[in-house]
Amino acid sequence: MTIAAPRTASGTTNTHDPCDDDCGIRDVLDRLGDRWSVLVVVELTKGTRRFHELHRAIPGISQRMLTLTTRRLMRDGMVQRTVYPTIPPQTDYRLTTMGRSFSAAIASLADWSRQHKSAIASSREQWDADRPARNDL
Amino acid sequence: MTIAAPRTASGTTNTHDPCDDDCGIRDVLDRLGDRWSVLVVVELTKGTRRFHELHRAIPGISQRMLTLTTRRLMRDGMVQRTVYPTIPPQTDYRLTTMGRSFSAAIASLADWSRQHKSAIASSREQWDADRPARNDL
DNA sequence: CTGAATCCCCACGGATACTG
DNA sequence: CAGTATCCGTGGGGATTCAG
Repeated sequence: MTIAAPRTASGTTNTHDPCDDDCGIRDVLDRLGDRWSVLVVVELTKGTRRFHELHRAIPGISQRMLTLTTRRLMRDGMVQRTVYPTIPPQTDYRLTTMGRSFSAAIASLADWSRQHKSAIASSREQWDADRPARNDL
Repeated sequence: MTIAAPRTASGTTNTHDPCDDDCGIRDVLDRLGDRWSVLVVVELTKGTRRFHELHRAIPGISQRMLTLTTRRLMRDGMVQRTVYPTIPPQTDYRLTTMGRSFSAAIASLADWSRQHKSAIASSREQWDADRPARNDL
């Protein structure tokens, strides 16, 4: 997502530091935000994967985005890359200790998601049925 | 984010259904993905809030995005809105039961985020220091 | 005070072609 | 195999204005 720092420096003088609420969460949210990071992490939870293995395991991801996603996860210290200078080349991706810790954190969220999937879906249906004409959100 | 369903129907016949991994998580990820949903939910965890209270509590959010975010959260059944037809008008936002459940789920993620904030930051510094010329990711 | 409507920028990300 | 480079469409979201 690449959230630029709050630009206007909050004109209304806030009594409590907003950083108490969101600061720090941003770092994680920026990873969850893009389309692929979580999927890559989940796939790597199953074990070490090569580039094309990740590519096959994650339907729809382009080579470009797989490269960008792994790079960003490496930068955040979630993923470790090992290159074997063979011919043809081989590179292994695996979760770091922090990466596994992160995957555990999102696993609970995934559980919640599965448990409430139908409830969310029905809530949306209800909403959409009640206002068919509106094209907001 | 509005993730379109996996388009190519996985040309390479995958042995295991990719939907086992991501399906269902998407619904939640689409909420976490945007810049503001989580912040709004976290703020509402503290209690019922009026529109301008949310606006002040969440630095940087525009009126437009606050409206869109609350609407989407309402559609997902996370937030309930109460309008008092006074003059000037007053509207209260509060979490539903599912909304509170959701906030509990992301609370653990927020904890993880705070605990690893410095580790992530230092990892990024390390990365950026090692390759100053690269402008990827 | 609580929005709705409009304009518009730009970052995310897909498609494609090229390289070691 | 494992990327890199380039072009380009789409939509998320900021700024601003109008309305009840």
